[in-house]
Amino acid sequence: MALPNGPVTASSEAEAVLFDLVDVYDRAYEAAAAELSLSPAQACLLGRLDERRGMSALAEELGCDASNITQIVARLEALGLVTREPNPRDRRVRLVTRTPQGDEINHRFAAAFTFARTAVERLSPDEQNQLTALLRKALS
Amino acid sequence: MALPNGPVTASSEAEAVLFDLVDVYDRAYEAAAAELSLSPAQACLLGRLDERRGMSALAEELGCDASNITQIVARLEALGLVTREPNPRDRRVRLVTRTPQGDEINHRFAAAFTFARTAVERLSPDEQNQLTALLRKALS
DNA sequence: ATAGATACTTGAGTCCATCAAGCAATCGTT
DNA sequence: AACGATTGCTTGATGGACTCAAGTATCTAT
Repeated sequence: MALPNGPVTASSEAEAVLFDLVDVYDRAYEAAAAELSLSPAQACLLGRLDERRGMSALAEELGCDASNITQIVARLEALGLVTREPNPRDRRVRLVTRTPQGDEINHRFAAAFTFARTAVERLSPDEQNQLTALLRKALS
Repeated sequence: MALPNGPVTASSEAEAVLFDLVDVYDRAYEAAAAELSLSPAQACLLGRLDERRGMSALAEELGCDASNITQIVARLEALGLVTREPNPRDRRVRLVTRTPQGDEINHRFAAAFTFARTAVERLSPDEQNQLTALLRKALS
C-alpha cells in the first residue's frame, strides 16, 4: 500500500474530508488492481487503450517519461494483455493494443473498482449535481 | 510523476470530476514534496511526527509493512530531518522524532502544499459545508 | 526460567520512475 | 536527392517504495 498523501494539518473540515476521499479512493484503486494481480500503473495503462496508441502518446497523456511506458507496456505484454505492432504509416511508432485477454482483464478491473461509482450512488441525483458543481468550482 | 488512478470509464459526471480531483490532488502533493526534494512518502511520514512515535505505530497508521518504514525513516535520518532514539521504557522501540531541521522542512511543505486549502477556499463557507456533508455521505 | 509475542532490521526481489545515451525512421531544407 | 534535425522508442543505470521471509533483541506471561 502506498503511503497516503495526507496534508500535514488540515486547515478546515472540508480539507480533511477531501484528504479522506483521496486516500480511500487511491487505496480502493490499488486494491481493485491487486485483485487482478495488476499494479495501479498497469491497470491505469490498460484502461487507456480503448483505441490503439503509440508509446509517446501514452507518455504524454499520462505525464511521464517514455521509457517508463516502455517498461510498463513490456510487463503487460509479458502478461499477454497487450501487443506492440509497428505502425505501417510511421515505422518509428509502435502501436499498443489490448489483446482479448487484456480486454477481459480491463473489464474485470472496471467491475472491481466500484469505489467511485458506489460513492456517487449514495447521493441522490440532485446531490450528485451539487457535488459536481462544487468540485468543479473548487478545481477551477 | 505517478500514473493517475483513473477509472476505466466514468459512469457519471460526478465520478469523472471525482477522478479529476484525486489526480490533481495527488500531483500537487507530489510537486510540493519535490520542491523540498522529498518523495511523497517522505513528506507524508514527516507530517506524522508531531508527537514522537515508534516504527510499528507508524507502520500501522500508514498501512504498510514495518520494514518499509525502516527504509523511509533511514533516508529521512540520513537527510538530518529525523532521529531514532531508543525508548527507555521499552528498549525494543525506537522513537522517531523530527529534528529542528525536520520541523522546518515540514513547515515549508505544509506551506507548499496549497492545493487542498486553495480549492476549499474557492468555495463560500456555505458551500464548504455542503461539500463536506456531500462527501461524508458519499464516503459513508 | 522459559516460551511466546513484539519491535525492529536486513536481504532479496519487484515495480515505478527518471535520466542519459543510443538507434532507427521521418521531416525539412536546400 | 541528401543532409541535419527532430521524433519515437529502447536500453542501461540509478534510486525510491513496497513486500516478504528470516533474523536479533527485548519484553511478557506463566
